[in-house]
Amino acid sequence: MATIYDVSVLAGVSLATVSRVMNNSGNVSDKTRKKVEAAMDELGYRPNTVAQSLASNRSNSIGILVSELYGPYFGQMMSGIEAEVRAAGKHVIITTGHSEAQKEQAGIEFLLSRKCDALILHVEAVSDDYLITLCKQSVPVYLVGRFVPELAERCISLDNRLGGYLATKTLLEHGHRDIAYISGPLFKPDARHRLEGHKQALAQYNIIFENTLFFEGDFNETGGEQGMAAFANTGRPFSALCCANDETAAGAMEYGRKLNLDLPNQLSVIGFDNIIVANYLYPRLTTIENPIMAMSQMAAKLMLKQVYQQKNGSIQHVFEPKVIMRDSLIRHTQ
Amino acid sequence: MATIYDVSVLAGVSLATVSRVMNNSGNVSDKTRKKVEAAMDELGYRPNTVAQSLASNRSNSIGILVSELYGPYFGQMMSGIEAEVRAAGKHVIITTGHSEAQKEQAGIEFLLSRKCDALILHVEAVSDDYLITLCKQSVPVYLVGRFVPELAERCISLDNRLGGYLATKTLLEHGHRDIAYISGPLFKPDARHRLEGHKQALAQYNIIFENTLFFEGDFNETGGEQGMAAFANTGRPFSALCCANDETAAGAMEYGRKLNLDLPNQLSVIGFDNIIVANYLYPRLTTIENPIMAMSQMAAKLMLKQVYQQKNGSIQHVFEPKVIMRDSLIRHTQ
DNA sequence: TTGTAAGCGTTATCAA
DNA sequence: TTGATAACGCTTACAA
Repeated sequence: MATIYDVSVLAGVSLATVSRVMNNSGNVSDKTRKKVEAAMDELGYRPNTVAQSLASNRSNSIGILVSELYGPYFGQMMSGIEAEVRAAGKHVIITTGHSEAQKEQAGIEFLLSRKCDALILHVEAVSDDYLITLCKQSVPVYLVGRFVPELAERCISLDNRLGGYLATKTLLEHGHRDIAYISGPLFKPDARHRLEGHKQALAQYNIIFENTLFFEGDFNETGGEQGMAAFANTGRPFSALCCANDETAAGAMEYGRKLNLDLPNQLSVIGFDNIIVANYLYPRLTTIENPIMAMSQMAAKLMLKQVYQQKNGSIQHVFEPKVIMRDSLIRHTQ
Repeated sequence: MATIYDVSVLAGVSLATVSRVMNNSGNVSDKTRKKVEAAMDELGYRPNTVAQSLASNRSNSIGILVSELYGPYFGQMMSGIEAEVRAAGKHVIITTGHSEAQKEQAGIEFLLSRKCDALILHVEAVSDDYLITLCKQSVPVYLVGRFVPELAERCISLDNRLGGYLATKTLLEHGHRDIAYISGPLFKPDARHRLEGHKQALAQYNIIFENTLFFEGDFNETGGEQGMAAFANTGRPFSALCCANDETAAGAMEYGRKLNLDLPNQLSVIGFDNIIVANYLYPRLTTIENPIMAMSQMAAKLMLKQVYQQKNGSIQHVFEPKVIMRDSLIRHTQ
C-alpha cells in the first residue's frame, strides 16, 4: 500500500505538500497540485485513516450506539443517521448495547477508543448520572429517544407520556371502558412513560387501573402473546387492548386469533411506534406514530451543526406523537 | 485522557512493560504486573485503539458491508455476525453499499482504510472481477449471499435457483397452472437465480413462461403493489402468485385486498426469505426459508477460524432453502 | 508557496 | 524480566 511518502517522492515534493493537497488546506500552486494528484493516481494512493486520526485527533466518523442491529425501530434510526452523516462526507461506526448497562458502557468505550468525533446514542440501561458525566468529557454526545433534563440541549426525544395518553384516550373516546395494557419492560424509561400516559387517560375518565388488566411484556411479539395468555387465564373481560409497541400488538393479535377472537369486532387493539409492519397486519394496526427516523435525522443535523459547523435549519428537541387510525380499533358496542 | 506514558511513569516502569501487560505478551513478573495494573486503574487508562492499529497493523475489528441498515434481511445478517464476532472479543464496523457498485466500492475502501482485520461483505452490484481482485489483496474477504466460482472457499451462499424452483414447484404441486411472478431487480444475482429456478419448474411441467405474467419489482412492498397493478391491467387471469421475496408478497397481498380479492381462496401467494413478518401477515405467508442468520454466523465462524486461528467446527459453504408451509397457499380448485 | 521536523500513542526489535 | 528506541503514516506548527 502506497503511503504519503511514496507520493511525495514520486511527485518530487515534501510530505507536507502532499498532505495539503489531500486536505485542501494551506496554499498550493496549481502546478504542484496537479503533480501531486498525478502521483496519487499513479500509485493508487489511499490515505490511511488510522494514521490520520492519530495525527489529527479527528476521525471524520460518528459513533452510533443502538440496542440491537435488527428490528424496524433501530433500522430506521441507523439508516436515518447514516444518510445525513454520509451526505456530509463523514462516516458512521455502529455498535450495540443490548439494553444492558454494562454492554452499553462497553459500546461507548469502544466508540471513544476509536476517537469518534461525536457520539449519537440510543441508550436504555445506563443511568442519567453516567450520561451526565460522559457529556462532560471532550467528545460531544447526543441522545435520541431519551430525555435527561440536565442534558436537554443534547436530547432528541419523543413525548412518550403524551403518546401513551393519546393511545388510551383514543380507546376511551371510542367507547371502550375495559382496557387491558401490555407494557414494555419497566426498566426502560420509554415503557414507564407510556404506561404513565395510559394511567393518566384512565384517571381522566375516572377509571381505576387494575392489575388484572396489566402485563409487563418485553416490547417483542413474545410479550404480546404472553400478555394475552395471562389475561385469558384470569378471565377478566376487556373490549380493548393497548400495547406499548407494535411488535407487542402483532404478537397479541396473533395470539388472539388462536383464541378464535374475531378482530377487531371482539377486541380493539392499538399499538405504538407505527413500524412498517403495522400497515401489513390484519386488521391493519391503529397505532401511535413514533417518528424515529425524523428524530434520528434531527440528532444528526444537530451534531453536524455543532461538531462540523454545518449550517442546518432549526432544531426540534421534543417530538410529539400522533394517532394513526387504521382498522384494528372500532367503536365499542354493547 | 491518560496515555501509556502516564501509566509507565506512575508505575515506575518503561513503556514497553506497560504494553506487555496490556497485551499479555512477553514475560512480566507478577510484581510489576500488579504495579502496572494498579497504575492503570488509578488513571482510568483506556488504550487508544487508533494508535494500536497504526503500530500493530491490526485493528481487532471486522468490516461489514450490507446493502441497507434497515430491513429484516440485513438486520439478521448484522446481528448474526456481530454476536459471533463479539463473543470472540472483536468488534464490527458496519457500512453500507446501497446496492450501487460505486457506493459498494466506496464502502469497501472505507473499511480497508480503517485497517479492518477482515471483511465480510454482502455485495450485489460490484462485478465478480472486482471481487477477485479485491481478494488478492492482503486483507481476507468473505462473501455472504453471493457465489463467485473462483472464490468458492470464501463464499457462504444460498442456492437461490433451488429456492426459486421449490417455490414454483410447490404451487404447481397444489394444482396451480396460471402463475404470475414478481421478481426482484434483475441486476441482482439473487433475483436472477430465483427467476431461473421459477422457469425451470415451469419447464418441468411443460408450461410456457409468459411475459404478461411477469413483473420486475424492487424487492420491496412497492414492487408487489406495482406488479399486482400491472397484472390487473393486462387482465390475464392467474390463480397463484410467486414473489421473489416476502416484502414483495406483503405489498402484493395488500394490493390484492384493495382489489377485493379473497385471499387465499381467489389467489395463492408464496414468498421467499421467511422474514419474521411473514408469520404475521394475513393470511400467514407460505414462503421459502432463507437462513441468512445461520449463513452470516457461518461466515463469521469461517473468518474467526482463518484470521484469528479459532477452532470452530466444520464450515458449510452452500445452504439449501426449504419450503415453509403456512396459510397463503391452498390447492387450486376449478 | 513550500519544506523541515516534531509529535500523535502505540508496538516490537534489540540489547541489557 | 526489563528498558531504549525505532518504526507506523499522517498532521501541523514553524521556518525558509
